[in-house]
Amino acid sequence: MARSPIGNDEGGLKKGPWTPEEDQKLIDYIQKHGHGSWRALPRLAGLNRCGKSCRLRWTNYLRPDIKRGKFSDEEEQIIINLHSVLGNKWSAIATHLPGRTDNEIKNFWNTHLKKKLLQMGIDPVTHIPRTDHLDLLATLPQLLAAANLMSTNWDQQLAKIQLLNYFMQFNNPTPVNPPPTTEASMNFFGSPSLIRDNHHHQLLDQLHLNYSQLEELVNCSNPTQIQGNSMHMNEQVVTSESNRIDMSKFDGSYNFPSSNLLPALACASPTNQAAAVDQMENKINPDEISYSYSALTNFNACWDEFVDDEANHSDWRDVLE
DNA sequence: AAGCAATGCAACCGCGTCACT
DNA sequence: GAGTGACGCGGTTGCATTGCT
Repeated sequence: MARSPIGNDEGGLKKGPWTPEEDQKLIDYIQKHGHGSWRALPRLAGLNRCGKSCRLRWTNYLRPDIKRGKFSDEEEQIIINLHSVLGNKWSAIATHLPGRTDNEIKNFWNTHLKKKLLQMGIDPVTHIPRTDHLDLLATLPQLLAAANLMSTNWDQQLAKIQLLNYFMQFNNPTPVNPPPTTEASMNFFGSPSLIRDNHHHQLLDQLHLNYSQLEELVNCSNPTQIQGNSMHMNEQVVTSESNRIDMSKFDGSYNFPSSNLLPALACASPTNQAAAVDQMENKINPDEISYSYSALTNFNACWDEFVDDEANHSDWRDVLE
C-alpha cells in the first residue's frame, strides 16, 4: 500500500517507499543521537533521503509510541468533537490522541468519518445537519435504518438524534442552504415548538405520528434536559445575535458531552478557527474530556418507547422494517 | 477468472511560520 | 526590517488492496 519507487530526484536523493534497511538505519541513528537537525540527519545516518522524508517517516511510522490498528469508538468521538471546534487542524487534534499521528487522523477522517457524517445527513465541514435535501419522507427510512442498525452505540445516538432533527426541520423549516452557523442546531436544541399547520399535520399524518408523542420525544432529546451542563459551552459561546461561535466567551470549563449531542454545534469557519485553536490549546485539559454514555439513558428510554408505540402502526412499522 | 472501480493509506509537495543573523 | 534556512502542517498524489460485476 505504498508508493512504488519513483526514482531519484534531481538531487540524487531517493524517493518513494522506505525499505526495511532504511527504516533500521533511521531508527538506529535516532535512538543513539536523537534526530537533531533533520536536514543533517540523512547524511549522518547514511541515508540517501532528504531530511523532510526522514522526519515524515519517523513521526508517522517509526516512532516507538505510535499506536497502530483500528480507531476505537472513543477515539472516533474525540476526533469528531475536536474537528467540530478546530476544523482541519490535524496536528492539534492529534495532541489529544496519544499514539495517533496527524496524518493517520487525517486519513481516517477523509476515508471514514467524513462519509459517516454525510450518510447521517451531517455536513462534515460545518457539523450541522444538511438542509439542502429536505425530502424528509424519502430520507426517513434511511435514517431509521441507520438509527437501528449502526454498528456502535455512538453511531446509533447520532442517527437517532439526526432523525429527530429532521422531524424538527419538518416542523421548523429553515431556509435552504443556511449559512454555516449553528443556527440549525440551535433550532433543534433550543426550545422547540411544533408548528401545527395543515401541511405539517398532513405529513405527520402519513406516518401516523401525533404531535404529543413527537413533542415528548423531541423534548426528551433536548440536551438541556438530558444533562444539566451539557449545553454549557454552547450557551456560552453561541452569541444570540449571530448564532455564531464566540470562543472568547468559552471559559474552558466545558466537558465534551460527546455522546449526547450532534457532534458539531460549532462553526469551523476560518474566522473562528484561530480563536478556537487558541482556546483549545490553552484551556482545555485533555484529562477533562469525558465521554459518558450514561446521559443518554433518558433519551434512549424515550426512544424505545417511541419506537415501540409507533411500530404498532402499520405504515410506521413498514418504515422501521 | 478477469476486468474495472472504489477504497485505504504511505509518502510527497507546497506553503506558512518561526528562529536566527 | 529584510533575508535565509529549517521545520511543521494541511492538501494531494499514486499505488496496493479489496470489492463488485
